[in-house]
Amino acid sequence: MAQLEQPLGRMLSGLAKGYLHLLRNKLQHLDIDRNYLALVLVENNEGSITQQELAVLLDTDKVSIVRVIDYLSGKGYIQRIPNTEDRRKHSLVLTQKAKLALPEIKQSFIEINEIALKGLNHSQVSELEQTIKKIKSNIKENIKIL
Amino acid sequence: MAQLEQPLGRMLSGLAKGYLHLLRNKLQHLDIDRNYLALVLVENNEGSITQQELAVLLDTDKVSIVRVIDYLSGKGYIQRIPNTEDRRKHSLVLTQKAKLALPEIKQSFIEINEIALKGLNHSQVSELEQTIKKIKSNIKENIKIL
DNA sequence: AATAAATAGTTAACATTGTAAACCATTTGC
DNA sequence: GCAAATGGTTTACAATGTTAACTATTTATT
Repeated sequence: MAQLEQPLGRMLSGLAKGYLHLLRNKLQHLDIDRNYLALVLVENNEGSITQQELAVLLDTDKVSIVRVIDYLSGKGYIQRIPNTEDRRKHSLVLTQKAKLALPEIKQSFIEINEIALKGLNHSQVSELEQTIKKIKSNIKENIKIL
Repeated sequence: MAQLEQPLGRMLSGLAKGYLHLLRNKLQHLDIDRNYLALVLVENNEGSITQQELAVLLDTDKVSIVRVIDYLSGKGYIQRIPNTEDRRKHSLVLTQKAKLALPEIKQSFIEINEIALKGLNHSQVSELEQTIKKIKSNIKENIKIL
């Protein structure tokens, strides 16, 4: 088994931190500085997504989602609409403001990826993706075991 | 430029989170649940490292280090020794308790790496390492520019 | 139909983490 | 000798993760 020079966890969290830093910077003219991905996910499921479903997509819990939606609706990007079929649920819908901002948000995702992956060829990127998937499943497997 | 299926930042932070989860779990019988790497770094520079130097190694700031050392010394793993040459500085030294725990901590680092990288061959791991380095430098470069 | 159990969402509490500003003591540069 | 820089500490605040308790509603059970 090969050894890494630096602790893997630290390398990864450092990368993730830098990535978010760039993203925030690119979108700093918006009046939100987080939860961009939540907006994209709501868009992908417009009208039919609930907070619970969003929690699953974001791999978090419903309590955190309440904060996310409080933030995004406080900023005027999302509205909670009572679901008539199941009155426990809220359907999340984008405001006009969010719809206007979303193309740029998605474009920024693409651009940050391009920046981060600059100088890597196609096979290196797909290799990276495969490796990350493998590591993720290795970790998940082990967390399950304990 | 190749596209990733999922946002890179989220993939990376998810991995880092899982990694730390495993590490904590493996070392849960210790009475500390974080800052393991700080201990290892102090050991590597035993007697000669200051808080400021540790901050650089951990890529953080001196305020955070105060908290780290407060925690580790509160748990009896580290002592602050006034530096006689420069009386602003504190030299960080490991207690006996830390010295006894460190072999296991370092071994856990290795084991978690093995778990995370299981099923990957040597060239895949070194490829991953190269790719991560490249991404890190790409991001750093861009943060500098802004 | 009545009741128990599960689900969706909210609220509150608490610890951790990141960040910035102000401050003290000491050392360095001019 | 004095200004500026450095090492460390304290305080404050916002963001995040986690847990427990709670309301309202729906589903399952008897």
